[in-house]
Amino acid sequence: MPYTTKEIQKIEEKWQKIWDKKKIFKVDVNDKKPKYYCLEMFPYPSGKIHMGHVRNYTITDVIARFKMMQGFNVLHPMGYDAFGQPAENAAIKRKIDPAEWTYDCIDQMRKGLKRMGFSYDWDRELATCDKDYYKWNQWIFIKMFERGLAYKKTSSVNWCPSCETTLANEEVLAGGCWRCQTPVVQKDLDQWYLKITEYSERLLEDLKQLSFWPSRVIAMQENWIGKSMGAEIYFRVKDTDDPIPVFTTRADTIFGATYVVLAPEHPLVDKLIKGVKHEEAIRQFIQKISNQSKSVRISGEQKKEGVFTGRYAINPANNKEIPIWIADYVLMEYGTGAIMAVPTHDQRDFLFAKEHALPMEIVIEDPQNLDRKVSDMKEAFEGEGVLINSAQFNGIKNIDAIEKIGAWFQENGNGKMTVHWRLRDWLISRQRYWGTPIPMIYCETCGIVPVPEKNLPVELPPDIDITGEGGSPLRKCADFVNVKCPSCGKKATRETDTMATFFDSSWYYLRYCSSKNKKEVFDKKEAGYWMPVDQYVGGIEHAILHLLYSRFFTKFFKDLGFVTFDEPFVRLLTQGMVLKDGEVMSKSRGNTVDPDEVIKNYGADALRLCILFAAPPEDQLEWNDGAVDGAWKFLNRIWNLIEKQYKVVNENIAFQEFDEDDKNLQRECHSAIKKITEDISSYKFNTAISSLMILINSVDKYKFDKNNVVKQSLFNFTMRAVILLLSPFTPHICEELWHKIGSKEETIVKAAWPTYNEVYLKKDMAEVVVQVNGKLRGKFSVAVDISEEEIKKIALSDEGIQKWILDKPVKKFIYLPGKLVNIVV
RNA sequence: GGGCAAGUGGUGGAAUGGCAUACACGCAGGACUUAAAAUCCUGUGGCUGCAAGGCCGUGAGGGUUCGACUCCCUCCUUGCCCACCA
Repeated sequence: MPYTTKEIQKIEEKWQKIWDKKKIFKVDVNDKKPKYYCLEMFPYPSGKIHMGHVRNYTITDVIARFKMMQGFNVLHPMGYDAFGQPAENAAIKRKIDPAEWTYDCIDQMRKGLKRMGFSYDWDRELATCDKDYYKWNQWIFIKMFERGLAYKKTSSVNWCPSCETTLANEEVLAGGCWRCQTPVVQKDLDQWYLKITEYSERLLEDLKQLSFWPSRVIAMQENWIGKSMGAEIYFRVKDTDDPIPVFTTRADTIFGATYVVLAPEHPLVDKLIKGVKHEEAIRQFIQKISNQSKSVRISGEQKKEGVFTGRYAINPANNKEIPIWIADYVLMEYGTGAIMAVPTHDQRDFLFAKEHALPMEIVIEDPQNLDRKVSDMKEAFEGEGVLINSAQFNGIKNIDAIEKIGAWFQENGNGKMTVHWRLRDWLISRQRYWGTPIPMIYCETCGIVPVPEKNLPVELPPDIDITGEGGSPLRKCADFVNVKCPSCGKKATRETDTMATFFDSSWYYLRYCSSKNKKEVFDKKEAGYWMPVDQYVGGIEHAILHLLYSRFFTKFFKDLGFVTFDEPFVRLLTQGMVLKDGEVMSKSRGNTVDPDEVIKNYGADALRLCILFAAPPEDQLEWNDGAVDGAWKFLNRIWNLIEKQYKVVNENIAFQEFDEDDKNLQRECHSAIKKITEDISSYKFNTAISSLMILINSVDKYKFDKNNVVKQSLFNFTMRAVILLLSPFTPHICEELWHKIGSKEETIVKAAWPTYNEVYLKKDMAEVVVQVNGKLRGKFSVAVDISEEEIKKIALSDEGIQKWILDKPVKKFIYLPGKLVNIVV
């Protein structure tokens, strides 16, 4: 029976059915085995699986199967991140129910995943749009509400007046709505937030525990959390004495602060400008800025604009009067919404001061340019130096002055040392239908009342008319909106916004531990056994949001007493993207390759092998059709070797009867076992596969003799190892061959991973490379345990080497046993 | 502007500071075949040479070392992330 396209389909589908029917990958808590939780980021079900999924899930599957064969109790679950906008868009466009559309997509997706032969425990499958799942979203939300971690606040957000909805910054394109191009405005809205900032310190500190995460993900999270140590200094408004706290990381430059700038939204602005000469013009300026969308304002491209308020502040360092300005480059969301401007030592302030002819004073001496004058400056001096024009702090190094001046202010009450975070609270309200309803009720007498636990879930009403015209679709559904207040029984209304879908995906890995649990968010005991996740695999695009939110949720569950650990994911592997013709494969670019087509022609095994062999998992992968062909050829060679040469024999291999050729093959087999085990453990799948290819090349060259029992059994031994070693990569063909050669286990996954014997790795002879002055000049085959003296004699007397040494004296002789000689002359 | 990666044959990519280019793709030649496909074998960094061989060669330049793709410094290029962040 040849390994043809038709046969491949038959074999692969046969084993997929058997694995499914016998529930080979179903696992339960088992204290007798070490556990291993292997997880991939669950997909958004938008239709068929694509190459990105194939790559992500193949990597994870290799790890899972490898660990299974090594005797671990492996949890490897799959589910769907099923709420979200695409379902709603499909509903608008095609007039179908988002639920129907989503469950259709899930069916397609499941089919695709099963056709790849992934080792999932399908009994744990979940979809976040199942009410059994989102019920617990609501439960978690209420727990957070009870602890003050979920709260409502009015804040300025991007708003599309035509669609009547809030937009994320990413949804604003060139100042307009991504859907209708209407200019986006800022609007104050009352929205639900999660107080992730309460966990800033822990989220930052615990990054230190994540020594098996890629350093760049750690760096991105650090940046995002953005802890900055500095000082808050109180400037005061002249005459009224109103304080203007400013945040600065450069307290050392305080004596050079020659003006103060407030954000246009700063609460003090209104009071300050009341009655000043140009009040109307200033108000117009503020109006103009506030009409700009955040993304335009933050772009940093445009020129910095500002106006003078006509008022002055007192610099607490030297009691000088300095003007107060309003400018668009100061943001209310960061720091205190006000800055002290030091144009001589901050480039942004410098440009602004030049533009508006504001005063400057040099307070740090540039060691390269001691007598610099303000009039000579072409740009701010941001380097290190010694303080000048700074009263009692003159002569101190500026880096030391940061702390000293901060302490001085702390003492005299003009400021304090403080920490600022870049991390903002998380806005989770969405004016959408296809998401988890926020389980809150508004009552005129009782205020905001959470839905009692016994009434959860608050179900999404079906048959809602989704028009896409904006606003929460749920608010048009009277049956949904009107309720009795759970507290006083009077008429009340429900919250009609739904949760951002990142909420759903922040804890699904905990739910997998007991995904069918009806009583609790998850079973503490089962989560205690399986968690934390030992290996998480997914795209780098989730480096910040999803991973940060999941870490936040885990810490919250720890505080609730549900888990005992701080971090959910011990190891993280971020797989690279799949490219075609140098660009990321994507539907919008139209450069996708359909995995189904490849499977149809070559099978899932060849696809898996080719994608693993083409590049290390973290690197980008350039898709190449020819590579699948190569993978298939390799599998075919193995198939043919077994078909033609494998024959069961009873005799055990007797080492004494081995000739040199046998010993070589045995050594190569054991060294391949060693190398492949090490490579898979460190996720170097491409080199693991190349080692298998090298071993097969050796088997091809091996002087096989079907009438020689010793050679037959050595061949058998080697091929058994090959099948086992290859099985995590290409499980179907290996399962088939494993049974073809008469193995007893019901599945190869239950066979033990092969081990090597150190004894067989040893060589008698070694090839030693000889260099003269670091250049390769010869090679010798010598006994491995040859002494330095002996090799020196051999090397120096060799003619080929001699001609490079001649009569020059040997200055140094370096010998790496069994490897290399370097003669320095 | 800040941070993090990465730069090696025609291509994807290998190399605990020790033989640069493993393995594979592609290409060329050969065997088998009436022929083709498939399969198998051989060759395949550049320059030079009939050959043996020699010289050069891992983005550029410097340094450390007996020895550098690998470590250090400077620069260039590309990719990703963050950013009017005070």
